[in-house]
Amino acid sequence: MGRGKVDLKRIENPTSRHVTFSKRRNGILKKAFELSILCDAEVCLLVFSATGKAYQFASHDTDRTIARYRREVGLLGSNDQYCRTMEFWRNEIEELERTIATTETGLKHLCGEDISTLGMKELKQLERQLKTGVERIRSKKRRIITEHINLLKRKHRALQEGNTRLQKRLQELRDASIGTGILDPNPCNAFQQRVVDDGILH
Amino acid sequence: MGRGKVDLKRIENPTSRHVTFSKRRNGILKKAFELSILCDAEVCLLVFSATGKAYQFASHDTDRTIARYRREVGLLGSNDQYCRTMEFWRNEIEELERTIATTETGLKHLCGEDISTLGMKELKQLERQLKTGVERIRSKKRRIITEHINLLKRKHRALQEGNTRLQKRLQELRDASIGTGILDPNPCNAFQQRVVDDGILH
DNA sequence: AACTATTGATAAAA
DNA sequence: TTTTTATCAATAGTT
Repeated sequence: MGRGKVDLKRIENPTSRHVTFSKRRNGILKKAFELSILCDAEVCLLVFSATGKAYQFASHDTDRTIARYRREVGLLGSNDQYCRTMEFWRNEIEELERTIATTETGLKHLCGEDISTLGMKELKQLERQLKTGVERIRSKKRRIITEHINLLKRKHRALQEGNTRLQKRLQELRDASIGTGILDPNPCNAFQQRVVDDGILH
Repeated sequence: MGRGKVDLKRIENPTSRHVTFSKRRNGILKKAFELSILCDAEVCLLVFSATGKAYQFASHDTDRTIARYRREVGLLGSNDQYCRTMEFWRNEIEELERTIATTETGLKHLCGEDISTLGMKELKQLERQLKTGVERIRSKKRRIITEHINLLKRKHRALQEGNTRLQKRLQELRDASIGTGILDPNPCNAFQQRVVDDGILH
């Protein structure tokens, strides 16, 4: 239906996929409603979008229909609700554990561990990946150092200016009090700069 | 769709109702399937005919989808054993998910991704880790290459020995049949070595 | 179950 | 998202 046929596979264009989801979701919810009315059927439809948003239709009551499903369909094969729940959770956990295993293997490979089974091709790819990583990290380090140096330069400049101002002021005071003997004749050395190193480079 | 509009109310004619149920049930099951494929959605459809027969479609797993529905939609504040068991499993899963997040972060960092929040210290450590990894991988590569070269050398030596043996034998035959004119007077060039390259270095 | 005339759903565009 | 419009798909009534 529409301006052209569409083949049965995930729509890759995200906008188009969302629009289609919106329309077809409304469509199937309407169909579910019509089926329940026209044919006196008990219908429950649960839909989760790819982004996780939930939609539902239930002709009677969602929980009631689910319970009925469990009674009529769930009794085939395994004899215990508990067992199936257990199995469900075990599957979920196994899937997560598989993900962890995969990720950790990747991590170890990048650290040069457990690479005894790898072939030349994989090793080359790993090396390329590592080189990219090193380069990115060095680049980031350079940026941090540059920023730090610039900060120090600014501080340095500010201190220099302050120093100059103070010297000037001292000179003025000295000029104004020549012969009174109040001031030290050579006070310039009293001001020493100190650049604070906060340790970021170590 | 069809030869005429239909009112949205229970079809009174039983035959007609059953036929319509059969057609529309297939239709909506197809729609559910298409929605899940086209839009990458999680869909679960439960249908009970007026006579009690059950039909269902689930893009992923009926129990999984129902569980998800219960979590996201059915925010039941019930407090029974079921809930505590749920909570237990949920905790298990959350812990695994935390592990995955941590590991994946580490993996990304090693690839030089998502490092904008890292400080100098972490960056240095990362770089050291990467250098170690690169060194180990290079070492492994060297070992593979060395082994391969040794293999080739052994093959080479074996071929040379075979060649020598054959030449000696030929010479013997020639010596034994001088003047008969049976053998080519210069057969040495008939044996050429060929080292097979199995492509491991490419 | 198979056949079509019709209505319904929706893809593309706005 | 919603509307519009051109097309394709579903299906009501019939055989």
